[in-house]
Amino acid sequence: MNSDQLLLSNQICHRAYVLSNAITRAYRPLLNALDITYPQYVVMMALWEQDEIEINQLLKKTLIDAGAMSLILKKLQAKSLLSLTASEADKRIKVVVLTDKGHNLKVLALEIPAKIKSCAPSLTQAEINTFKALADKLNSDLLEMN
Amino acid sequence: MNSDQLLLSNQICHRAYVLSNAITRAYRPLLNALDITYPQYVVMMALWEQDEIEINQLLKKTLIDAGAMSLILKKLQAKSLLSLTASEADKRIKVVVLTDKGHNLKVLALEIPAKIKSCAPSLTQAEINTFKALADKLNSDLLEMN
DNA sequence: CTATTATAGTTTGCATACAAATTAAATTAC
DNA sequence: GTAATTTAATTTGTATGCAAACTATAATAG
Repeated sequence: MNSDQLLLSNQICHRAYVLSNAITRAYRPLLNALDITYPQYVVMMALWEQDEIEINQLLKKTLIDAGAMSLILKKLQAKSLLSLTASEADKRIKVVVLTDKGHNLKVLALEIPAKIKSCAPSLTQAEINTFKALADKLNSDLLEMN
Repeated sequence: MNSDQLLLSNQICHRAYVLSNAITRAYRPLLNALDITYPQYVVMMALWEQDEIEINQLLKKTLIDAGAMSLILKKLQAKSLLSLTASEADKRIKVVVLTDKGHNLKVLALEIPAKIKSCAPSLTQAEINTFKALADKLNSDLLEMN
């Protein structure tokens, strides 16, 4: 076994770890203006895409942990961005619905993607697409492990 | 402003977020055998690469947050994997030194990279290299923001 | 030489990430 | 039709990630 494989510079994992933290850090000042955190923003993006969705579906869409999601939804509800209502047909199920305030927040959010893109000036659009495709491939491999 | 840019499927950030979590999840069962967490593993890899290093340097190498590093080092010390000694020349500086146990743990760790690689069977070596290069480019862009 | 500033680490408070235990409701088994 | 199982979501405990405040020591200024 080659010891080189334990070098930090050879690790995909460390790159992904650093990248994920760096991205969250880049979003923070922009999201502060909306008074939400990055995971909360992920939930809001999912809801702007599809409103009146079951928590269950929201979990699949965002791949956020269920325990974390409970707290995140509680906080977004406390900020009056969404409401939670139990389904009549199946009382175990809760449906998430955006409030007007939650809908309107999207207007502010629309400014964000362009600002974020400017944080990575040295990547071409083709490189960004390649990166997305490879990340998807990796994610789909890793998802199948479970 | 195009609303499509807020779609989760168009976000690099969400991919990186999901990927980082998925990778940490993939490592967890392997690292449980070593009785360390993923960030603790990053610190150990850095130390296997260069022992007797100042905390300061360890921070630059791993890009772990200083506050988090304090706790991580405390835990690794509690597990007798390393020791911390104040520098004589400058009492502010602390030097991290692996114990024998810390050194020996590397033998078990050497098994990990191959096992992790098998978690991503659908990526070719070329694709892995491309991914690393693009992640580095992104990280270096994001690093310059601060 | 004393006051100011800078540096190295630690501590604190908040927000996840996640496994495991728990609660409540619905479904299946027999 | 009741027990056992499954499903949906919450709660709990541990380990970060991070900003901000804080402590201790060192270097600089005047």
